Amino acid sequence: MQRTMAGTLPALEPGSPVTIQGWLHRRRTLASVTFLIVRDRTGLAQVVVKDPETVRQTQEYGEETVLEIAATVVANPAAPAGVELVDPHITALSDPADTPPVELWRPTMTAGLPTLLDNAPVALRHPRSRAVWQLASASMHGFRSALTDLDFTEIATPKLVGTSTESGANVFTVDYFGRDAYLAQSPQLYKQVLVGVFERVFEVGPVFRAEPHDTVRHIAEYVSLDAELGFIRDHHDVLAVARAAVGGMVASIRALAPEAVELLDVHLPEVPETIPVIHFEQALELVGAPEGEPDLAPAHERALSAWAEQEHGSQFLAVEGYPMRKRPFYTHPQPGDERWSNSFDVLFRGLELSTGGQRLHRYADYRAALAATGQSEEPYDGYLQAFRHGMPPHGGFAIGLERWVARLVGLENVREARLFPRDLHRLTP
RNA sequence: GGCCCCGUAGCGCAGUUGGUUAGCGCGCCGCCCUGUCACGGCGGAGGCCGCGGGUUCGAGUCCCGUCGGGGUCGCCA
Repeated sequence: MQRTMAGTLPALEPGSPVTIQGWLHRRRTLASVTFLIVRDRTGLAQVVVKDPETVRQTQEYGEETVLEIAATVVANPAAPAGVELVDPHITALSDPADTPPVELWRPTMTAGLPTLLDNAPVALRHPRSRAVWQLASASMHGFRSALTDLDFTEIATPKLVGTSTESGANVFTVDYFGRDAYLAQSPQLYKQVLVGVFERVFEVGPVFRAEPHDTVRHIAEYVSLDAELGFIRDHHDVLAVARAAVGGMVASIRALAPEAVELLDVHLPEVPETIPVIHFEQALELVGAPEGEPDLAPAHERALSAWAEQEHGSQFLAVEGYPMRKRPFYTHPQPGDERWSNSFDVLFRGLELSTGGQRLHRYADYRAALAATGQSEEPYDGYLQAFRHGMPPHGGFAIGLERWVARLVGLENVREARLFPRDLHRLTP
């Protein structure tokens, strides 16, 4: 048996015998005909049932029952895709399915987000939900291929770590053979160390944040698209790579997920050759924030994005030079004015998409930086070893995958851009 | 974590100043309908009104607590 995919039916010669397999998406029973809409990974197919015995058989199958249908393709202008399947022979591949908790067959589901998340194993089957993650999948692929093309090496760093990396932010503690270990908040320290090995590295992997930030932008576990490279002049070299990565992500979405783009009515951004850059100090001025502000508020980020769109015709804007006191200890200062840093945030459609910058690379600078922030060197032993033995000027960036997808699709809540989000209150399913 | 709003049927919601049998739409079940495509028509089942206290003759409705949800701010990707 050769399985035919629903999405390929319109291209087939009328009269062709086919066998499709998929889920019963919707059943419409009329007086003399029953329509079965069958869903597989490529789309929907309409099956026309007229034989009374077969109609009776279909009464047994609730929506989401998995079926195999051998039938004949016919062209019919009245059919949704211009083609439909007739004279079906139907076999159930699953038991008759229970009624789904949400109405999957609707063009858009009417259930609220908590309901969708509570019922994720089934709710994710909806073509729109599925499409959102297909954008994420294509994005990860694009990130990997863009950086691989630039001669980066993909790495896999520990997610169970012995010391809580950067900042004192809350971390998840786990029992590790009787002692405390932590879930990695970032591959930051490892990816730097590995610049000493491979020069150019990237990682696609989960990071964990126990910060009790209960907002539409925060989840406790997300995919971080990380990159780090050596032999840079300053953070602008890093930004150029970030630009290439985002460009690759958009290109992969175009190539791999055009159906998802169309279904979700996604307007893919033009990634400019060079992302416009504004200094933090000017950014504050532009949005009318007080001079001493340590950071940009979400409202400021939205205003800056709008400004970049208008001024530079770009949906991307890099803000460079964030105050040193707000940045982690490994941040490289701005030469000539140490109040500011050689770091940047990339804003995309009003939201912080990526953070990056140049790092310190001299051992003496690290000792001074740790001392200045009152931290002991001991937990950073392995990390500091790399710097004692020679590290090039380097820097890197990270992109939050789910935030990227959420901005692309226009989702209000990042949770919608993750398959099984984890947050303050949600650990299942 | 602070502040604001909300928990009523599988899903989305209504429920006046507290008043006795808690409604609507969709879904589900049954019957009907000569091709639907968010099909249509008629009928039916389905509720500890989030949970625990309190006020009251009487609470879905008012008060307190608690759990959960949404928004927003701090913070962050």
